[in-house]
Amino acid sequence: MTKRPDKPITLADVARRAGTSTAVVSYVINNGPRPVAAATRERVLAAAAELHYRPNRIARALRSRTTGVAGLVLADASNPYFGALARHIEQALEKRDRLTLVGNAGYSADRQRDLVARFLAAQVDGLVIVSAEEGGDVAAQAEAAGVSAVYVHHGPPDGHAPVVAADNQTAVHEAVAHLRRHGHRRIAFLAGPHDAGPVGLRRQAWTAALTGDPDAVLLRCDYSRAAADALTRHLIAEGTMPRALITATDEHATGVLSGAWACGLPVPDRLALISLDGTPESAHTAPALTVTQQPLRAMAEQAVELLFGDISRALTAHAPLVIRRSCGCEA
Amino acid sequence: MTKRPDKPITLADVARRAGTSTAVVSYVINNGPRPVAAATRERVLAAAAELHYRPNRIARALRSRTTGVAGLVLADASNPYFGALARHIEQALEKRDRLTLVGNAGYSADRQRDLVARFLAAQVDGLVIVSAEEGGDVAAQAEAAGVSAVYVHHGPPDGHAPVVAADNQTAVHEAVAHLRRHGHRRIAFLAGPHDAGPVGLRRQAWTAALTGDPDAVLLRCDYSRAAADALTRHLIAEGTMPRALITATDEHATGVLSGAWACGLPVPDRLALISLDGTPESAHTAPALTVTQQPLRAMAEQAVELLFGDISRALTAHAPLVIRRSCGCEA
DNA sequence: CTGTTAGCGCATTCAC
DNA sequence: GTGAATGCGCTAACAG
Repeated sequence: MTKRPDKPITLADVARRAGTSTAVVSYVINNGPRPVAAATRERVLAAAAELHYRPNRIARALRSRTTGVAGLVLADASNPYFGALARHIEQALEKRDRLTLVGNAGYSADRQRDLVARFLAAQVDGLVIVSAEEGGDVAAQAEAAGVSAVYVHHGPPDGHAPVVAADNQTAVHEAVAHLRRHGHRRIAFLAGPHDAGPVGLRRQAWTAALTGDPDAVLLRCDYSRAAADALTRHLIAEGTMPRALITATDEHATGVLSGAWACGLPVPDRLALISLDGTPESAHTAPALTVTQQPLRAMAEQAVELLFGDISRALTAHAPLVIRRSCGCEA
Repeated sequence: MTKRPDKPITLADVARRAGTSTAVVSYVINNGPRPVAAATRERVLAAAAELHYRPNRIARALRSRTTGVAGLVLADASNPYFGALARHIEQALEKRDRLTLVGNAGYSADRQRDLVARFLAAQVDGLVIVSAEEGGDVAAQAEAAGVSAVYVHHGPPDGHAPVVAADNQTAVHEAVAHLRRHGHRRIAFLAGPHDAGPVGLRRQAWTAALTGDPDAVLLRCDYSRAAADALTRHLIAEGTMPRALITATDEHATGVLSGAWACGLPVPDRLALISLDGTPESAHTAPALTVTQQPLRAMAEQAVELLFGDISRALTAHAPLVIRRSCGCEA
């Protein structure tokens, strides 16, 4: 006995079975826009159930010009910061009964633009863009097509679309202040390869906070554990490793921890460390990282609220200092 | 001057502008299925460019009964193992010119089933299921609707859909053998809360490999860094921490590292550790983890090959031992 | 080689 | 309260 791949049931099938028209079936399936007599309603529901009717969202989308799908463009889902954000965004979208079309743009503006074009062709109802520093104003692309877009984590300098981001300024100041309370006066900063996006802001805030120390060391490396690991080993070998360090991202911090361990440099005893993302993983490194913790879930929820809800302006989120072990506290 | 939200350009618009029929426009846009005279072709292309024509994939999908979208159901994108897998799957799908609809099912069978139903309603062309241990045979659900599905990492025991997974058996044996080479005879194992899925297989392989030591310690905790961290602290406080340990997942290993650090237990000197996932992050922990490394990219590619390509049977992938520091080697 | 036309499955307007 | 009919944008079968 071969199982015949049940050919899809349509509205018309249900209508025929229930002895009504397709219009009536549509009304009961969607609870409107017009009322249906209770008796007919029952018949329709019964017929639909018996036939295992499943509305075809594609057909519905073509007709109603709304797909119930949102696009999520990500720099890199395998980076835990973006990964956690992605999960929360997907969840928030689901709460609003939207499906999520996802794409990784890497760190290329071209790929980002291309991805957005494809999402637009797929008629997404809205776009959430979680990009790293690079990439033009793709939200403008979307708006030209009549679909709204929101940036999370980072938006282009001259963009018109709302940006949901953490308060980098305050976060950095709190980190610096805390390290000072530990008695540190030379506080280094590990940034990305160049100043741009949120990390650029963080770097600037650090510079501003350190007017007292014009010789403060600025370190730079790629956004990867491997790069931070290698840099750390290099600095330790050279004898120029700072005693207090703020890393721009948790990936950086993790790499630093790994490099320091490999060289036998104890953290926090010989290196006090604070990181600025505050991903969930930062709580379970060795040692646990003191971080400024971004409210990722709240940010995700605000983003989809901005897209499909009532609010229209983004609030920058406070990233409170979470004290653990890497700064030198006994937490 | 208000920017009028350019109302979408349709095939008909282009046809009118080019002075041809919609059919011809369709043929040049899709390069087929019928040839078009070079001259007409040029006119059409010009018209399309001037109007900034963008094909509407929804309409195309309704007509051609193929959406160019695949569904990816994930247990939890914020788990690095699944996150990395997701990224590779998305990439492989893109290579085949498919968009990715993603959803997190958590660890609930109900949510998984629901997600699959929604994807099916969205008329996905195929389904990749990266589930944890729980969840019925959702691939059967898909097949009943005529769409093919593939499991990655784990498939139900009695399932009919192909399963792309690593060779857990061999991986565990290699890990045990390596720890023995280090002189360890009591080799503990940290598994999930109960035996199921791939971790269940790993646990069994460990038991099989340790017939020489009937007293080998089996540890269990939830799949989270936090749980492994807490368990480790508890065991150390109790004085029952093993000297050699294989963890079922990298999340477990990371938690163990964190807990051990917090209690001042040196790894690898007082605890030799090998983990079994081999996520990219395992290379930059403190200390770096010795792992059996699953070929995530290859697995992802095989999965989409299975869905949309020629091959029809899944090969289980070898997860080679990657020696780093946590086992006690000087790597 | 090109034009005309009939639906894909559904929501909705118009008649009743 | 209900049914018939129209069309969303596109592809493909059918004419020329």
